[in-house]
Amino acid sequence: MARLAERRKRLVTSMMKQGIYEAAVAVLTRYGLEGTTMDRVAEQAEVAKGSLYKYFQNKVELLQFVHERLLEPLRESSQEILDEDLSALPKLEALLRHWFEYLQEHRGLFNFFFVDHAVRALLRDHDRTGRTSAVQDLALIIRQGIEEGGFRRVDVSLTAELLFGAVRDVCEQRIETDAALPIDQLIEGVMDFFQHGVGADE
Amino acid sequence: MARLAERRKRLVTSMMKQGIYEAAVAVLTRYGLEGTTMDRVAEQAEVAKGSLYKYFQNKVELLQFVHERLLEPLRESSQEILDEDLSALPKLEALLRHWFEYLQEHRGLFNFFFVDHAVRALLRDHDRTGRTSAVQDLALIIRQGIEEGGFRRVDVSLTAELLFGAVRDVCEQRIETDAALPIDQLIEGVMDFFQHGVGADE
Amino acid sequence: MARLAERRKRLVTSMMKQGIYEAAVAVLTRYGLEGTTMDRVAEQAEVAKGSLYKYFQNKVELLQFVHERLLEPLRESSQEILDEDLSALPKLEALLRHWFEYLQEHRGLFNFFFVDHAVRALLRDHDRTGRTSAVQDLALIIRQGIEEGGFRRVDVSLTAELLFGAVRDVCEQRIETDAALPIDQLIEGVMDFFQHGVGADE
Amino acid sequence: MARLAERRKRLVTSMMKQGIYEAAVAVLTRYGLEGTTMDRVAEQAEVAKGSLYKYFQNKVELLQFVHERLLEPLRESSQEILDEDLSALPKLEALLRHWFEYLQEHRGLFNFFFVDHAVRALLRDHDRTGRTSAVQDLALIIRQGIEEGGFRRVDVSLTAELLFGAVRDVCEQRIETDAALPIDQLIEGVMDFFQHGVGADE
DNA sequence: CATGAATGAGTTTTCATTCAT
DNA sequence: GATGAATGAAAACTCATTCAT
Repeated sequence: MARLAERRKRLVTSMMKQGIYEAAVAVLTRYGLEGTTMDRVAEQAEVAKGSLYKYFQNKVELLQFVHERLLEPLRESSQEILDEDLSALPKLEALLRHWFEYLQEHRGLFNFFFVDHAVRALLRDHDRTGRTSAVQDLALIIRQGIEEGGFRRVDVSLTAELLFGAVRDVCEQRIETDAALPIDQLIEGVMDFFQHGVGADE
Repeated sequence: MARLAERRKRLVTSMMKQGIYEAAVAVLTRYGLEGTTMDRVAEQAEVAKGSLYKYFQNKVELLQFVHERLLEPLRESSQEILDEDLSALPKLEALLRHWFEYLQEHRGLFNFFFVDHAVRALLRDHDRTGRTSAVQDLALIIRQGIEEGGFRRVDVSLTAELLFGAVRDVCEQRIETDAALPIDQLIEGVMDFFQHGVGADE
Repeated sequence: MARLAERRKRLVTSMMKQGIYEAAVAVLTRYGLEGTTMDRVAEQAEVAKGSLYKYFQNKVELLQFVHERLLEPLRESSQEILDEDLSALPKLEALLRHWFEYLQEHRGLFNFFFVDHAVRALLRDHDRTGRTSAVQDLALIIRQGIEEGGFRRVDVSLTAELLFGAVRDVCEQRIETDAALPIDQLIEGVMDFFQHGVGADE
Repeated sequence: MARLAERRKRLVTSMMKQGIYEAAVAVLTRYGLEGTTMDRVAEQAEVAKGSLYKYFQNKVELLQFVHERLLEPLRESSQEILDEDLSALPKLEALLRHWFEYLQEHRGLFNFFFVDHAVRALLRDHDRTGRTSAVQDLALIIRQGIEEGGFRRVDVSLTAELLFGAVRDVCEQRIETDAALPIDQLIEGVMDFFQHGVGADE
C-alpha cells in the first residue's frame, strides 16, 4: 500500500515536472531568458508559483532541468545515428543534417542553450552541456574516420572542437539573420570544407 | 584661452570615459553582464552614479562604448596585418596568432562581447560588431588566397564564417577551461585543418 | 468550496484595494500629487511596495482608481437627483447643494481631481472625467429648463460650461481659503446669478 | 565710481534675469512644468546652470519670477482698460476680449499659471496671483455697474468670482480641446449669460 | 500538499543643488 | 563672478523567494 502511494507520488512528480518543463520552454521561446520569470512559468504551467519551488529548489535548478530535458532527445537521436553502421563521412553528414533540422524546429531555444554565455555561466557546474556532448559526438566520428582510414591522423579533440565551432556559428548565423541558405547547400559546404579544407591540394 | 579650456575639458572628458571604461571592464569581468549594474560601475569608478549619465546617456550606450573601445585596437592591428605584403597563408597565420594573443590578454571580457547572445542582441544595431569585422577580415584573406591560386574556389563567405566559428570556439574553450594547449600548437592545428580538412589525400 | 475560496479572494482583493485607496487619498491630501510616491502610499497602507503593483499595474492606474472611486458616489447621487421629478430650477439647486456638501466632505482631494491640470493630463484618456460628467449633468438641466419654458433658448453647452466654471471656482475658493460663506448663502447667490445675470432688467 | 559700478551691476543683473525669464518661458511652453528642468532653462538661456542660482535662490523663486513677469503686462493693460472712461458693460467686454487674446497668444503658459494646481501650490505664498488680481478687476467693474445703475445689487465678490470661474473655464476648454468657437461668439455668449442669466424674462 | 499574496532588495534613470576651478 | 562637472537622494517598477492559510 505504501508502495502504491509511493509510486503514485513519483508519477505525479514526474508529470508535474514535465508540465513545468513544457511551460518553461514555451516561455523561454517566447520571452527569452531575461523575460523568463517564475511568474510566467507558473502561469503558463497553470500551477501555483509556490509549487515550482516544490519541484525545483530555485530558478537555476529549473533551468538546468529544462536544459537537460531539452537536449535529451537530441542526444538520443544523435546516439542512434552514431550507432548506425555507416562510414564516418555519411554518418557525419547525417548527424549534421539532424542537428540543423532539430535546431530549425527549436530555433527559439537554441540561443539559450548552445550559445548564450549567461546560460552557460548559470549552468556552469552542470555536467554534460549540449556543447560538450556534441563535441564528443563529433570526436567519435572523427576517430572512426581515422580508424577507417578515410581521415588523416589529426588531433581528434581539437578538430572536433573546430568543427563544432564552425557548425554552431552557421547555426547562429541562420537564426539571427533568418538567413535563407537551404540546409542541403549548407551541409554540402560544411562537408566540403571539413573534408578538404581550403588548400588547392597538389 | 577658450582654446585651452576647451582642450582641458576634452581631456577631462576623455579621462573620465577611460576611467568609467576601466571600471566597467572590471565589473564585467568580475560579475558578468547580469551582475553589471550602474551602481557597481559607479562605485568601481569611484564616481557618483549620476556622473555615469553625464558621459553616457544610458547603460546600453556605456556597454557599446566598452565594446567599441575593447575591439578598436584589435581591429587596427588586424588591419595592419591585412595590409602586409604576405601571401594568404602566412597572413592568416599571423592574424590568428594575433587574435589568440589579444584574447589571452583580455580573456575576462571576451565572453561578453564575442560570445554572449544577450550582449549581441543589445549591440545588434551597432555598426561593425567585432564579429562581422572579423569574418570580413577572414573573407578578405580567403579571397586573396583564391586569387593567388593557393586556395580552391570555395564559397568565400561561408568558409569565412566556418573558420571564424571554429576559431571562436577554441578561444572560448581556452578561456572557459583555462585550457593549456599552447598557442603554437593551436595555430598549427587550426592551419592544418583549414588547409587540408580531414580527408585522407587520395 | 472553490466558490468560497473564490469569494474570499475577491473580498480580500477588494479590501486591499480599499486600503490602498484610503492610503492614496491620505497621501494625496497630505503631500499633493507631486509628493505622492508609491513608497509613501505603500508605507501609509502598511503594505510592501511590490504589493501595490499586484493590485494596480502602475501609478497611473492607481490614480485612476482613486479618481474613479472618489467620484463614483457623487455621480450616482447626482444621477438620482437628475432623475427626480422636479422642474429645472429646484433640480439645479438640489444638485448644487449636493455638490457643495460632497466637496465639503472631501475637500482635500477636490483639487487634484477637478482642478489640477497635471492630473487631468494624466487621466486624459479616462472615459468620463468628473468634469465632463458634471458639465453634462448641467447641460441636461438647462435643456430641461428650456423645454419647460422656464429658461431662455441659450447656447446649452456654452452655458453649462460657464455655470460649471463658476461653480467650480467658488468650490476651489472655498477649499483654498477655508472660506466661511455658508452653503445656503452660496447657493442663493449662484442661483440668483444663474437665473437673472447681473443686468438690471428693464 | 562705486556708483557707476553699482549701476552697471544692477543693469547686468536685470538683463540676466530677463534672459533667464525668456528662456524659462520658452522651456515651459515647450516642455510643460514637469519638463522644465534647471538644465534646460540654463541651456536655453545660454548661461551656466550655476548662474541661475546666482540670480534666483532656487527653482521655486525662478518660477515665481516668471509668473510675476508674465502677468505684469496683462495686469498693466488690464489696468488701462479699467481706467478708461467706459460704462461697465463695454468695459467688461473690452477686458474679456483682451484676456482671451492674451491667452490665445500665451496658450502654452496659461495652464501653468492660471489652472495648474501644482503651480498654485508652488506659488502659494505669492502675493497677488493672476487669479486674485483678475477677480478684483472684475469686482471693480461690477461695482461700477451697480453704481451706474446698470447692474443689480448683487454680492460683488461672489459674482466676480463666479464670472471669473466661468471665463476661466471656457479658456481652459479652448486650450485643451483646441476648440474652434471664435472669440467674438464666445464673448457674445458670455456677455449674454452675464447680463441676463438663463431665466426667461417674465 | 498546493497556493498565491506579500515581500523588499535591487534596477535604471532623473535632476535640484553645490562647489572647486 | 561665471562655470558646469559632480553629487546622491529619490522615483517607478521588477521579481526570486517565502510562508500563512
